[in-house]
Amino acid sequence: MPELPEVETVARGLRMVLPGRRIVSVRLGKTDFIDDPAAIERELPGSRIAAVQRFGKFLLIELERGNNGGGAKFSLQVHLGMTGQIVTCRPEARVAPHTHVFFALDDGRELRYTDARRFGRMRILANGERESVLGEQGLDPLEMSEAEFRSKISARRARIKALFLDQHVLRGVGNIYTDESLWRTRIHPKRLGANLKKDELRRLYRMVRAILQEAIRLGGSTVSDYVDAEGEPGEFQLRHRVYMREGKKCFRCGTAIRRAIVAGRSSYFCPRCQPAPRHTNRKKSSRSR
DNA sequence: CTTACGGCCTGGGTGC
DNA sequence: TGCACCCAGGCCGTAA
Repeated sequence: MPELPEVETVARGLRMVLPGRRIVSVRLGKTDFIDDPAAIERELPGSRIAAVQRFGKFLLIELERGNNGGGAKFSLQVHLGMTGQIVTCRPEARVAPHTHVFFALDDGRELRYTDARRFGRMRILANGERESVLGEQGLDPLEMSEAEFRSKISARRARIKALFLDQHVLRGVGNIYTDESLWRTRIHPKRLGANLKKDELRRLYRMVRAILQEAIRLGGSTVSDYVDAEGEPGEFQLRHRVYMREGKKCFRCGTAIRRAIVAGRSSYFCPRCQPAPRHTNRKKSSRSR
């Protein structure tokens, strides 16, 4: 599942080969994950790739229109969803199943998008749309200050798990890195943001950043489909301490790791290291009044 | 307004 | 061999 480290790894890989290339032609398969397929077919051929950026879990391929020099700028925004893969290869390379987008490049190579579930998204972002679309996103975990992080979290009474998954709070963090960060800081996923102690927030701040950076260094986590821009899997899954370890022993205390649905997502935690909050869902108290 | 939750999209894996 | 079911992330509608 591509989260920040995976998308960052893909972006770095693409950055090695794409900038300066021109898109010669576009071929599309299924298009139900593309906002406006006709616009892709119309706008991209002849455009030049200026840069590749990551913004949260979004990949932004910065483009300039065909006219030589000074063409209008726009972006191709790609979200990999759960199973999205974007790789460059030679055009004669075997086409993986569920490959739906082919960009022929002017160096004879091909950029392909493969996505079995098609939970990914692809759209053209006009220069003027950038701010409104990207401006709604939360803090970049690698750039935020501790003070920004603490004020953002402690202002909320939602569960810390929900806050971490909310891209309007932190951009780029998903299920894996949330559970890993909470286990390592011994914080239960159902704790409310506003109830976290200053020291807990400090540890969480440091931990999520350290984990994301280590995961980037290891090329991300490959749990099922994720591969980088060269088609290679990541290695951070070997460092996972709780994610997908239901029933296995906690690396710290040996207690069986539990799985519970929190914020609508599978959440893995150690019931001993990460004590549950007192009353999560206050029901109408039968006593009093 | 904030939060919680269920449903929807698709298809690979699992278990009977 | 078949097949029903679960589940993944993001988004949206609804309810409290």
